Amino acid sequence: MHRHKKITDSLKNSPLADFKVGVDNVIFSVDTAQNRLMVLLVMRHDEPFLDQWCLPGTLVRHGESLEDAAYRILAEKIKVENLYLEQLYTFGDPGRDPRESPSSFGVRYLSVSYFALVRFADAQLIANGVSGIAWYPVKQVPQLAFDHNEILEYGYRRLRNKLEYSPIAFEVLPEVFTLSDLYQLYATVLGENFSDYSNFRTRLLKLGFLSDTGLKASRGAGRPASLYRFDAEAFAPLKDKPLVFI
Amino acid sequence: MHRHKKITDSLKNSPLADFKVGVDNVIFSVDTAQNRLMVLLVMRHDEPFLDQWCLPGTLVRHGESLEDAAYRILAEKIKVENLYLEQLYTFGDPGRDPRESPSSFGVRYLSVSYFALVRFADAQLIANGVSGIAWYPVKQVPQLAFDHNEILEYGYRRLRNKLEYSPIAFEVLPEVFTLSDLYQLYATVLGENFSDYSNFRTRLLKLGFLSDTGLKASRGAGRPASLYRFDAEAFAPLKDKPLVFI
DNA sequence: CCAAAAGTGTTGCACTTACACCCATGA
DNA sequence: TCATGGGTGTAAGTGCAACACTTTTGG
Repeated sequence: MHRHKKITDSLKNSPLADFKVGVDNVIFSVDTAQNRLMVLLVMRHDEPFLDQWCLPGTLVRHGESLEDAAYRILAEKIKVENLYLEQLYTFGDPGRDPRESPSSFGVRYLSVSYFALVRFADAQLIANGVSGIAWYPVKQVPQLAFDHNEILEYGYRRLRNKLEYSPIAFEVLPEVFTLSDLYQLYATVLGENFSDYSNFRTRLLKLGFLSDTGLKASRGAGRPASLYRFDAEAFAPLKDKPLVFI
Repeated sequence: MHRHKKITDSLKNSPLADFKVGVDNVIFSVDTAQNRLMVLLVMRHDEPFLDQWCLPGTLVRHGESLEDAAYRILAEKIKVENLYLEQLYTFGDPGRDPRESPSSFGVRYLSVSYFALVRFADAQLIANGVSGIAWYPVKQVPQLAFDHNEILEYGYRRLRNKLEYSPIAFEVLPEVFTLSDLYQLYATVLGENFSDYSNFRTRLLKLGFLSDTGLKASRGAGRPASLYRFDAEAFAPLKDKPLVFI
């Protein structure tokens, strides 16, 4: 409290800040083939940070809600059917954008960040001409423009939490999936040692919202796996209850 | 935060929104005497919503960070030593503030909300002249201005989660406290049936970050209670680990 | 037949729950 | 000595980790 007192006094009669509000998306996807967690990056074509990678973002338009803006970015960059999206955090410290020239009454750049998880298989990147756009393995993300590395880190933390406590995995898996598919998804995001496969299995099945379709998936060698479907109705009563998948 | 050339060009008719950014605080406190969870409300003295209660808020000033603005509101309304504060959510849908006149190129009013928990005993309300300001029991909050009931509801949910998984209770308890004090705090926020007192006791003590000061608190009849202190060092290794107090 | 992938079972340990009971104080 | 609030103990049940084992497929 006390370190803020000084700031307060010096700002007593300072003018209100003028804002430009942008939305930046941390879009994750799981490359199930290679078991890697990916994040969508785009290349900048303007100053500042010309030719550096950054998170896909946009400025909010007149009459557009923040969430709509987030969906618009997504739709401009990828074509995807299944996704999960939620607001992440708002970054708005003065000086986070170099365009805020300190000399003038420069505008402030506020970033309301959103976090999304999309299905990798049917996410089509929209590469229109010059615009660089790519999935990057989260483990190998380069230096990003602005404070976007920080935003990404924040989103990564949120993703891991969400996965542990919410059924967002099912928004991004195919309609029917095997328990290994589900396990691989969790293992990829949370790290290899999050749980024994056998125990993960029994726990998930005991929860009772995975219904066996009776179908089998035969993929090369080995015993064919049962295909399950997420049963939203059976899950409903568990909503808000603390669920643990880990 | 950046503009993609193609999009910008193709949408000349959709102007960017112009923003005023405000910070609204959901400030909670626990009235330990009456076992009630309280929230701080202030009376509006301007249109719109003249003479209605609302959350304390302010517009962000030039050069001021969002968090600083949140601290400034707090400091203007109450004098308090111990508190916990974190960003809550950003509300920015068009139409959430009636001052956005639809006819003109009205500015948008964005609210970055913060959530705080302060120590009730030493929170001095600053009532300067006309300004209505009061603690309201969360269970009896009236109709608030703007979408502030929604923000409050959101903050209430966050408070309950935080309490279950983070040691924020200790930011708001006295330096030394009894286990009943702690239990009462939890019971007040989370509801009476969150845990048996005896089991709560043993769980908390087993976690190992409450150190017995050896002192006793004698409060009227009954056996005097041991006074404990939160041991931040002993807690450090548990940081990030999923803790359950409930 | 074997290797590979899916699926089942088992066992020990730790923790949770729901209580009953004991302890120290003021009146 | 009783009421009051603080504190301890315990037995049944539940959940989880670790690991061994069985089943079903392709080659």
